[in-house]
Amino acid sequence: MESIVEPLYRKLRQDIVECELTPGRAFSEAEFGRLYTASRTPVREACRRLEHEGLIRIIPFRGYMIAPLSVAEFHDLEEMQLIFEPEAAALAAERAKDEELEEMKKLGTYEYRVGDRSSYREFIQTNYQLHTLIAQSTRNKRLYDVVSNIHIRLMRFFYLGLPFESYGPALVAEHIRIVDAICDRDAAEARCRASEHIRMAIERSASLLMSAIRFGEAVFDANSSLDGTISNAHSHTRQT
Amino acid sequence: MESIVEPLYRKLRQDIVECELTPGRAFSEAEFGRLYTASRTPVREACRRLEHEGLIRIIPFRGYMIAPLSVAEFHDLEEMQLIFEPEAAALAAERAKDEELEEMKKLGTYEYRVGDRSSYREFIQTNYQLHTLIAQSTRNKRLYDVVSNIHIRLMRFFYLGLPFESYGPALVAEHIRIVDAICDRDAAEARCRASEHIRMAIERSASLLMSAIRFGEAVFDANSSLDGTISNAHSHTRQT
DNA sequence: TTTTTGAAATCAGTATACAGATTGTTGACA
DNA sequence: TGTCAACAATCTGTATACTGATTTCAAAAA
Repeated sequence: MESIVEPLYRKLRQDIVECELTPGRAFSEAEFGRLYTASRTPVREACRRLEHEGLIRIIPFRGYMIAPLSVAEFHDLEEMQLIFEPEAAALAAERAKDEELEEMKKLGTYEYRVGDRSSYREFIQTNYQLHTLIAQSTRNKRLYDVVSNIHIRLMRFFYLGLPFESYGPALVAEHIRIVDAICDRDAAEARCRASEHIRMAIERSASLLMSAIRFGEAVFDANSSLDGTISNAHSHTRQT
Repeated sequence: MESIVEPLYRKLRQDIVECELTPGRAFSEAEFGRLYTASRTPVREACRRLEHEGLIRIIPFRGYMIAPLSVAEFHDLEEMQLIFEPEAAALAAERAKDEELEEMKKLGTYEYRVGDRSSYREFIQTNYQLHTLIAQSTRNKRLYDVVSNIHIRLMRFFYLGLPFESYGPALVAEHIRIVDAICDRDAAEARCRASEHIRMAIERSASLLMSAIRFGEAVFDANSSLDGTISNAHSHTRQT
């Protein structure tokens, strides 16, 4: 049933991904309990899940915070994409079901109106669906999980208004090339096109990144490094 | 502090990975509370984490079970390895710190005495440490997380006595070649050697898999497929 | 004025009580 | 004898009370 945790989790995740909840914002279990009308236990459970996915940070005995966005994380995620997505495309070319191919074609041709904010947001969703559908078509659940998580984290940057504003047509063209290769069952071509796509995306975002990343209290923090030590939470956004 | 959850989580994970807890075994929160002397809340939290890592399955309103081992999962995990381990090795060749290189050399040369059970178990741990150390050397935390999780899942198969018994020398030789390439800062060579290593491992395990996988109630289940539906839990191991 | 100390407040960690859901079993009826 | 329904048992989902850890702030002392 999961009548409380599951919807709460989804709502929280959505709010974080869409930057409705400011990256870096500090909060307590009780506070979210009030905000989302739930008791502490479900809030706690949902937050634990979100921490595991990298959307929330838990500071023991201190509280929680919406995971800040950092250049380091963005870089890591793009590097992950470069590793996984080309292989996913190649495997999808071999294993996708016909219905999945149909769905890909539909998603791949979605165009957004440059400058239209709501159309842009819809495009972010479509982009997510396309990439996860490709991952799903590999029939490898672990691969799907990884790709899905990477994209969910990436979407936060996109919702900040980050990278592919005004690159619409180029993006769509790249998507179509990937989908075409998959539909042709041409694994090598699919791998190549996907790799190209990610590389272009990285290049496009590189220049935009530095200027767009400063938002709210989100900082270029070194905290997402491997040792994962969390420094003093001085710079939390305080809410009245 | 996490004075209860953290140790409990570690102990549980260890027991599952080492197959101390039989794959497919059903249990309740209260039961584990008795077994590990903890109250339901920490047990619950630890189990949620383990579910996220794929070591436990939760059946809503019914209970928990130690995730069964399946050929499908094993295949997925090996496929994942084939995708990212070569890239991890290549990145490590470029980014590893000198201390990490030293540590790799140490881990890579660990030999186990064929036939000696405890030596074999130690080798499993060393193998895990080597592969995660390489991942850590990439400076990409997400990549590290994925590699670590994949190996933790794989280790359950190894602890069942699965694959590389009697392949000791070949394995060590492959490890050394990878480590050498990384120490030489030769990314292309490292990628190539790692790819070769995984491919060989897959080949070796293929023949052994079919006979060794039946253990306890662990079945060739299709439940780990993408839709993730859990069929009737008829075949649970019942404890008196 | 600065530093130290201690008390109060805050918040997560944990235990436990209660409610809702699901399953299994028993008994009656056809 | 077979089937269906009601009840009992079990277990998770949730709320809440309690505990202990950490921080903050103010007051007192140097």
